[in-house]
Amino acid sequence: MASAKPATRIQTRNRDLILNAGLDVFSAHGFRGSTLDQIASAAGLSKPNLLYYFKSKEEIYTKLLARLLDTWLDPLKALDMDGDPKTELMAYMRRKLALSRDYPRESRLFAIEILQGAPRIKDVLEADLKPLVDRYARIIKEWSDEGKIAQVDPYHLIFAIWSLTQHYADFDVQVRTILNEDDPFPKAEETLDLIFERLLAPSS
Amino acid sequence: MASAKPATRIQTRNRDLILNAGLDVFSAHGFRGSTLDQIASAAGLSKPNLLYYFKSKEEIYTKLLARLLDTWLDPLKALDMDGDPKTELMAYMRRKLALSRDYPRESRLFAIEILQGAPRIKDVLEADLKPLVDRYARIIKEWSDEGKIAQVDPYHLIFAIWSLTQHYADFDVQVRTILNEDDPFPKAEETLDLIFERLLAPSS
DNA sequence: TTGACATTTGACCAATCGGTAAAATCGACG
DNA sequence: CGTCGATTTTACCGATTGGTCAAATGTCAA
Repeated sequence: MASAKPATRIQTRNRDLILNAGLDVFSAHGFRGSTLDQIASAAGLSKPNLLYYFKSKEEIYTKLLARLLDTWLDPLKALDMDGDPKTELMAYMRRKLALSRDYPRESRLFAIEILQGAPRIKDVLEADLKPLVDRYARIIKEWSDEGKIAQVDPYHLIFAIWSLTQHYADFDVQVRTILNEDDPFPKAEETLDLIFERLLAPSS
Repeated sequence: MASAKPATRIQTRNRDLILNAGLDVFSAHGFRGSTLDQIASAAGLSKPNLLYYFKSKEEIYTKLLARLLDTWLDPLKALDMDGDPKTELMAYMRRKLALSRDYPRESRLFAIEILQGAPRIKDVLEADLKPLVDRYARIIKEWSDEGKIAQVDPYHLIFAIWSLTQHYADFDVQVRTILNEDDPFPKAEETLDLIFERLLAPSS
């Protein structure tokens, strides 16, 4: 429908600047807590100039959420149902932890959206996330039934991976206040390794 | 300094109404995302009437955070350093999970505040939470060194308990979207029991 | 250079927000 | 009943916000 206009170098550069600034601001203050002026200033542009590239504050936010969901679900899709169960799940956990370390803003933005009832992505969760999780939960259940890993509810196992890994991005301030370390992730990975090593081992 | 005025029945009733409404609204939309009109309407009072009992929006929010922190740290303080290590830690985990089930709004309010950089309670975390965690981390480390539980970093063990339990309150929408159950907590407790049973067992 | 189009800016607006002031109403007690 | 303080409401204010518009400026190809 929409005529595919070529997209200038300036266009792609500024759109990128805006989205990056928006990620900074939205992930720190939530949707309503952020202002267009903040985003504009963070992007080094004027407010009306922002609205030349995105027609509303909501459009920036929605665009960010959409981009984020892809990044977020990739590690799960990379789970190989033909690989060694424990190895695969440990690798998934480590990929999620790496995501928390490398994309903390995305993690926090997602967390804020969910915390506030996911008003803008509830249907996406229903339509995309749920079927995806269902599929992999079934695989994990098979592994569990076949005795290749411990008998654990596959859904709550996934929740455990999510919560333990995302905690280090979402509660970063708290973690760093309590620990006095620059980088809590090495010790975190060590601990999560231990947790899932022990959890996943099939009962004798 | 302040003369201790008796506090009317009406006063205590309305203050309670306001704080309860404030908890509803703030935990759903964060500080900046909430308006005095929303809170007033949720409390069944007029906006100027709200400000008759609390002199600002911030005062309501701060009061809620202060109340919440007490509730939140109680389970940790109830940890008995003379009890059986694994039993005590399992009991602490279950108390935290119960808190998530029974006080989800408090959990979410705390999560939102931390997510946004804890601008209003960073010093409280530093002054109150950190020493408290330090004390109990030392106890856990002793248990660990004496071989009474597994060798696991005490701080990250505590983080694991926090993240796994609070996840069910903070990400409630996501959990309920993926599961189709009314009450995810029974299965959650079962899974968390398994996780910590296996994690805490001393290595042979 | 010039013309056409893309980009940027400054001035502005209506709505919403937190908060105030003063008048009106309520309620307990002598 | 009447009164005095506690409570509630009505009307309002200044600041901030998301967004608009027209004019100004930049860019690039012919």
